[in-house]
Amino acid sequence: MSKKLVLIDGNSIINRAFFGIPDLTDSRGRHTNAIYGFLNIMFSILAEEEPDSLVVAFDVHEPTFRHKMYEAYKGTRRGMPDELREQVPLLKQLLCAMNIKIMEKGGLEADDILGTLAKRAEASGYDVTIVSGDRDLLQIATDRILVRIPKTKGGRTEIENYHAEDVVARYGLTPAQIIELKGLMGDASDNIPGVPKIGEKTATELLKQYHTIDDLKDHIQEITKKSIRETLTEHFDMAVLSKKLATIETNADIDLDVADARLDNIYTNEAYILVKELGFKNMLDRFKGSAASVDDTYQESFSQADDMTKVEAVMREVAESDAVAFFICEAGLALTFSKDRTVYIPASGPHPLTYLCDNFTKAVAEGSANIITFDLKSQLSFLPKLCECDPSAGRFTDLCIGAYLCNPLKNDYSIEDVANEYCGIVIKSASEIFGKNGLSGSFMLMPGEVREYACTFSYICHRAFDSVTARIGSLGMTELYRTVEMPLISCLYDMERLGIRLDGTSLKAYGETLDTQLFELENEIKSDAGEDFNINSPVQLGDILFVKMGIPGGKKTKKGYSTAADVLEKLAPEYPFVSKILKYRAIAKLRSTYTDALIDCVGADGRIHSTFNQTITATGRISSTEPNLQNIPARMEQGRLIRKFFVPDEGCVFVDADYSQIELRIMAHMSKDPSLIEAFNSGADIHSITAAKVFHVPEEEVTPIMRRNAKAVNFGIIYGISAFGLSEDLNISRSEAKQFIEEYFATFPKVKEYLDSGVERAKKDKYVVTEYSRRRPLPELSSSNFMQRSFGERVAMNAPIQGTAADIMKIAMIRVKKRLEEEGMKTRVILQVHDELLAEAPVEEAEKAKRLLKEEMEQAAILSVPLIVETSTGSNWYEAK
DNA sequence: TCAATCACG
DNA sequence: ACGTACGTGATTGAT
Repeated sequence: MSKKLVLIDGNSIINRAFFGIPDLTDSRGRHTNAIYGFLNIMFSILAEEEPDSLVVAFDVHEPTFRHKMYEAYKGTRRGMPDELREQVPLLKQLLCAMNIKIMEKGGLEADDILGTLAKRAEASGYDVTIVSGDRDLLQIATDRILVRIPKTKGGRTEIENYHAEDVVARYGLTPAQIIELKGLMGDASDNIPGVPKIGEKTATELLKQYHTIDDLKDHIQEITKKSIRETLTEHFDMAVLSKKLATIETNADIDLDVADARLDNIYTNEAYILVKELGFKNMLDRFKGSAASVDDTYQESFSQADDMTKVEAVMREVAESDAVAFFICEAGLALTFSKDRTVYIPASGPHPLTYLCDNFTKAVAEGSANIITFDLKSQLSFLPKLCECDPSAGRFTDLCIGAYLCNPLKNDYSIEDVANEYCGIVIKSASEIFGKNGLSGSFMLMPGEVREYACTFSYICHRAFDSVTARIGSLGMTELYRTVEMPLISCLYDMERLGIRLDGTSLKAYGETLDTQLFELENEIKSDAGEDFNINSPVQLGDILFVKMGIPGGKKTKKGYSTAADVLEKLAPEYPFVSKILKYRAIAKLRSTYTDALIDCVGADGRIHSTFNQTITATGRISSTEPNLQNIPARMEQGRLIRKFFVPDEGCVFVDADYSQIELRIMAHMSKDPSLIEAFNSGADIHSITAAKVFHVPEEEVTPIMRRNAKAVNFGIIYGISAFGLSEDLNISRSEAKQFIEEYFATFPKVKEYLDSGVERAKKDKYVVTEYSRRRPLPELSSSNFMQRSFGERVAMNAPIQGTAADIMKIAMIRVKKRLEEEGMKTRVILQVHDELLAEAPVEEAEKAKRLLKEEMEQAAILSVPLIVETSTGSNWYEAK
């Protein structure tokens, strides 16, 4: 069998990948989508072709012979966007690490390298495959040179394959004639407006008849269609030039023996590390076999404490130490005291898990060591009293939260990423080691691996401590970290542990009434439609509405019609059918998300224990999952009823406290706009005052419509105003929206100044900060893409406001917890919904709790406008709001 | 696994 | 000319 060579057009494929793959960034914020796409294409080609040799060719950024031939050629090569340009060196680095031959040469384009190598290899008996997105390469195809053109269609890649005969079948032209075709179609005249173009169809027909451009010249008068004849006559030299430019050099001076491009070991350790850094988790498996030997000498410092004497000594060591990192799980406790000393204590025999938990907690309380771990809240389920020795959490370090503060844009935070980013060490993740079972599902089966994982975890925590702490400091977030984020962990842990009681029986009954309504609506809708279809399927529904029923105005979305509520609401007044859909949707939503699903979350104690995540949002808010208790219906009465089933414990009531207009107040404070500050000081309804000022009427004359518009503008300002967004929201024209905005800024000029200067500063810094120095990086502001850049500008306006509100709420939560403990009260905060706290209070404490919440929340920040908290009590969440 | 939708602030 | 409001999470259907 003959040998096989694969040649990849590096620039062309990375370009395809860049535009075909959605934006993707690694943990350092580097763009990686083009590299990812390139690798995917390369791996699938390698799997199919199983070549002996592989070469990837790149263009070099210096003039090629084509530039010398033709000045205007420069304009035909468009520069790459920055987000792509920065990926090229990374890709090359990775290919080098994989021992893949890269070819580039000044004065040549990748095409010429491919052409030359292909012909040369063919002559020495190779089968050759060329991979490129550029159809110019088709001219190289023979029966032994296959040209493969990947096309990304709707997310997945299809590859078109061309041997010489396939070119003939597809174009009716031989590969050599492809050059003639390009010539006639006039690549060179691309950017010369005066030159009319000949299309592919016409050019193909001409070539079928006359074979080449030269032959065509002799028969130019035979062409019947006048316009074509004239174009050709007049610009014939251009066609000749274009042909020359399109001709791929197959005899370039390249110093490479194909035998030197033999594929050998591409899955190297070095490549594994790079792929890991790039965050391509699903590709790691390929490299895994080689990963075992990656930098693991530190493991020699791990030891084990088995007998009681040793264990007791280790606990004393904790109490006497300056800094201890730890990791605890069902199987045991790992402790790191220095980079040379990591001790593992298995939970067994005389020192079972409870012993370890109790004695570690005690040792920590006795001493004054810095206690370091990663994701402290999850460790607290083993050590619920760990933080009690230091309520201000000054001694504790959570590297997960530290890493989040340093870069809040990541999708997740893991110990292996910290190891990589802060220590330059590659370690395996829990899922790589333990697979689907996870660590907690494997501690009986794989004790050795669990021990090693626990020690590595603890070791990395200790080793990363200094650099994470230093990074937080250099970004100016030490105080935020120490006084806000760390103490907050206990607040969130308490909310999770306490949970909220749900009257599941009553909610179930409510769910069943929804079922009845749903059943009736479903039947009506289907009979109106005249056919059975899935109302929950936007695709099917869109088809019924906008095709079958012929309702006009259907648009939006990449794939088909939009059936989103804002679209349907516009149609509802005219089409009762559409109203029914909306009704159905509302009820279906309640049914699927807020009845049975919620009941399934109730624990053995009759309460729902949500998870409050501190490292999710880009702005500093917390989020709630499994279930999400921050999006329980409130705006619509029918949904709001769900809140009646959230009830306090026996003998308790709910106390609800929420900030009034906290974001607008923060904006007033930060912008120092005197009119807005005065508006808040007057104490009246802010949207009405805004309306009065913006529309120049006395406050008594503000109509509900004026108030609604002003309210929408207020929201728009906070979101990073745009006329389009406001017009969509208010269903008005863009110019009207623009007028509203201009009026608003005329009324509150300092607000405009504040937003403008904020954006300007952000463009320089590439980040924004809150009043408490929380930082949000804004890589979007460097984007060459208008849309992404605009997004960055809106975020630059919104993030300091939303983020400052989040900071203040966090401070309030810490203050409230502290006060409740000082006062020896039993009242506990059990929910946070961004600007609202819900507390469960014994009936007799309710009034005191109300005052306490209001006081601590209002005093959490001193702004240049009053910070107002409204409180109420109730025997369920519905009543307490 | 992704896109569309909709619940909240 | 581009094509949009800011921040989340859960469910569903289509792939």
